[in-house]
Amino acid sequence: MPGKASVAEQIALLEKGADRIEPRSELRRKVERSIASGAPLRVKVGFDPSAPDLHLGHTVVMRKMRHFQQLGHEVWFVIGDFTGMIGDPTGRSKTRPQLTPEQIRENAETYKAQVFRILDPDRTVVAFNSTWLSELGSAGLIRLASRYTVARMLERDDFRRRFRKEQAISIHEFLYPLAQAYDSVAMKADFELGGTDQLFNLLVGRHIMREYDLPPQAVLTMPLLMGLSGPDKMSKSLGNAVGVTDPPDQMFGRLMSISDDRMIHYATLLTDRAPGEIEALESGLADGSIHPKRAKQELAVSIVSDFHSPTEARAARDRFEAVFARGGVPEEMPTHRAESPVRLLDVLADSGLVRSRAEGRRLLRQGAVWFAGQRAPGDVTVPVPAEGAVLRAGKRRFLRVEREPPPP
RNA sequence: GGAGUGGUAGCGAAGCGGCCAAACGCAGCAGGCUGUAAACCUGCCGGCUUACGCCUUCGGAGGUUCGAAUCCUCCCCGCUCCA
Repeated sequence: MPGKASVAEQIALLEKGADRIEPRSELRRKVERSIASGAPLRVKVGFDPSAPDLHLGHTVVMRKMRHFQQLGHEVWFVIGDFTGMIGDPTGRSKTRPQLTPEQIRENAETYKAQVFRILDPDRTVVAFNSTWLSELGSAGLIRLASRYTVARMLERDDFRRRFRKEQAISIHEFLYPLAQAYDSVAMKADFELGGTDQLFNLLVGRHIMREYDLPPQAVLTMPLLMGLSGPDKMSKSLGNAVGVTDPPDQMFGRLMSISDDRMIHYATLLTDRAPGEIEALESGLADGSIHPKRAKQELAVSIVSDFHSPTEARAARDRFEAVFARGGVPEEMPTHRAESPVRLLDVLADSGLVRSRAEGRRLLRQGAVWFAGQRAPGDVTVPVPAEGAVLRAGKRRFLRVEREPPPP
């Protein structure tokens, strides 16, 4: 049952932050019809079960899903277990390993645990697309494939680029958008959401639904979230991501490392601040009336609060200030035992603080290692105080070294 | 099936018998400057070694050579054209 929000209110919330809505006119039409009939809109979002660790980039679309939920609509969280079994070789040379049903079930559970930090479980339908796609059979698949052309497939940007660059494109990759489109057919979706990079796939859904004599879904894309640094989107494999299950301290620290310029982007996509508030922040930063660090801390507290509690978020901020702004050390860090005169290189390597002894040497040579408050002049052997001491490598690697009692 | 062309470090991309652990760019790490910012400057960026140096890398397996990422043979894979 849709909420009591008016058409205008609904549209305002739904289009906030959206990159594209295609076609725009259908957003209004669908919302009006939903209010008139009392039937909630059925909103679909698909997720790939092969990488179960969600990061903030995924939450951008999830926040939009929640907006739909807040208005009383019905969100379908479609786990692509069937498409996942085919394996998606987007990377080029490496085909993704096929997932076993057990792995998929596990990943699905992991998903749910993470997803419901944002979504309302009572208004979310979790579905597996193997339910209808394995029913389809080869004949059905061929029928489905006959509804689309190679030329139109090659309109997709990454296909076209790879085709031009003479890189491999496997036939089954063409099946991907088609299978995803069939999801929309099977569940009679009114709306499909996704990141900007999904626009093509979502539009294939529209086309295929018409082919199956269904009213085509409208599509809504959200901008891709930029990573913590660099020009790329947030991605686990690029190491510029914040995981939704990251502990508060880590989440806070990583969020503070974004550049000032990127703050607006994050505030827009990762908070529910109204457009006016965002503009105020932007102009405040521009004319210097808002201190960028303070603004960034507020933003980080707000984001961390969504995944943990406001209390934990504020505690993370305070610890961050203590450690980095005031040069202290973290309250908690891994511990390593060592016999008293100890070679720093050995501690670095044995404790796993560095990946290899060569890296340890490099850090020592560059003056990046501190022991017991003293900068190490190089690869030296030092006594371990009876009460232990803190070893620091670089800015954020800390280790408590405790003295190992000498062997009897 | 035939004829070409290509497979180089996390990615992109040079090298095409010794000076190659392999240019350059990006990403990463560190130092400086700071607000743990960003930008910028500097250094590092396969492994082992205090160090001279040693060991393993250029799709895979063999071979030629004093010496191979570079030449030869076979195999695997991408791409192009022909069929």
